[in-house]
Amino acid sequence: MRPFLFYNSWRNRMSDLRVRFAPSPTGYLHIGGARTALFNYLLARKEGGTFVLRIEDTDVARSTQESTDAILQAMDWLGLSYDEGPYYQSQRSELYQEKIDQLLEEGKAYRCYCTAEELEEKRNKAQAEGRKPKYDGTCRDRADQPIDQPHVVRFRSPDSGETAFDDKIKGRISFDNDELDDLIIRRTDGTPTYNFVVVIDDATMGINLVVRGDDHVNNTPRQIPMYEALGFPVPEFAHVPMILGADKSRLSKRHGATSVMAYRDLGYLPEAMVNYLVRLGWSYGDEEIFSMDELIEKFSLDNVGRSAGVFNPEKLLWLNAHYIKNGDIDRITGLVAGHLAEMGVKTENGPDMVAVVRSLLERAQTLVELAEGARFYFADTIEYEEKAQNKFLTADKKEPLEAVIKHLEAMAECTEESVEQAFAAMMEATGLKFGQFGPAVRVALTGTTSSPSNYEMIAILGIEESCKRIRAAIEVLK
RNA sequence: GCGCUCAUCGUCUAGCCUGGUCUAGGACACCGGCCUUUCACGCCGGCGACGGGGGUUCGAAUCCCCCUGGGCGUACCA
Repeated sequence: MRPFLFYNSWRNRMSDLRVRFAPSPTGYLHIGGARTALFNYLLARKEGGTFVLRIEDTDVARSTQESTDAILQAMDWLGLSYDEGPYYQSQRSELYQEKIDQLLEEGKAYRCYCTAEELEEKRNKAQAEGRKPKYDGTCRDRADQPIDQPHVVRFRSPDSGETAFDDKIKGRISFDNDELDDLIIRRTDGTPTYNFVVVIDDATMGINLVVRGDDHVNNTPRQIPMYEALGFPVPEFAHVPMILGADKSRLSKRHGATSVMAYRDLGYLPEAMVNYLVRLGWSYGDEEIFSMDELIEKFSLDNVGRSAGVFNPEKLLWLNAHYIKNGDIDRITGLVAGHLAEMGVKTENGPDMVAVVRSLLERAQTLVELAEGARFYFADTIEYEEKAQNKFLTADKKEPLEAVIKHLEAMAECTEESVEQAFAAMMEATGLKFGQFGPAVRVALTGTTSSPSNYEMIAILGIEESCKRIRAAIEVLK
């Protein structure tokens, strides 16, 4: 008993792990961001830590409230709840200003009066001459630092030695400090820049493990000296590899939908997206299917790969089909009803929606396909596909179809079994083979040649509606 | 260009740290078969990879070096 209790208390212990997801609200939540958010979320939940959400809106020109809302909505859809936030950097400028002043006073930062144009020119020249395009330090040791002249504030980076850190995914990474630039931390307009605020925020929010995209490894050695200059403890880092498109270039719109919410509209289930995203870069032996609870239990940075991965829509689709087939039928039905409504299909006088969806489940990969496949159940009149009609609704089907009607109307109840029996009785009485009328019934009922089984459809549609459709088909035989 | 980094089937990956059990395992996709009232589902089978070259070693996918290729960064963007 005792070990068990110990286990439980260990499982539920609160940990001091504090992680964060810090998107910039300049667009929707994309696939890559979602995976980063997911990894952070899983780590926090697994360890009983805290997941902080912070909106990085220091770029006033590009940040919008709509983007923030879209990101929040996407996280909610994926089931990624956070414990603190969202914090907005735009509301913390006082703090940043204070810290910049502190660095200025301590001589760890300085004012730089070079104009953007001058810098651009120097950069181009250096590059053209094969030198490093880094800031040349013109204002680094300037004696007078007039406050009333337009200027930026630069952080004085160490110019010798090396900066290294042990990445939790990639291992030890080190940089020579002479590669580091004196980063601008405050623009001419007085606003602080990303590399500075991210340090202030992560430090003051107590973040002790930074899990972020691979594209930030180069920022890390520039940020570490700032933590040190400010007297903050340096957090641990884990850089998650990028997600690439099929051509191995960075994933972008031309590779298809990159917005998480676009997949919802396309008929994907959030659990499929979560499952797909987590397996892109992380693995757990040969297992492929993971519920969120299993992920919280099993996820670990130890099993995250170091190399970039290609986004594979086909596998996502497969997972989606899996979750459609195995999901809660009432929930799936509700979701399909939503898509049907969006498509303008009136369902109130139609057959039982749950039965309809159940009949379609295993032949659909998305909710949208499910809704499209369900359409015929609710149609007032069936529109026949030309090829189907020409092939199966031929004049010789008149008697067989009439015989089907006769036997269906003789049924006492309308279940799959009774319909099957009615068909059997009809074949017995007429000597017809299924192939001589089955496909015609299918076309009469649906207008197409691919659908759930006739028995099932008739059971769902009911005797009256089924016979009505078959009669309508008899009218157009030729 | 420079810096950082990565490298197993077409794709996601297991294996690599602690060399032999790897004639390299799983999954998606693809191909074939079975099942079958169509379409699917499902089941069975197949195709398919250690980027190249040097080492180290009795033995290397596994360790070391070089090359090549990819990704990221190199902003008064984040």
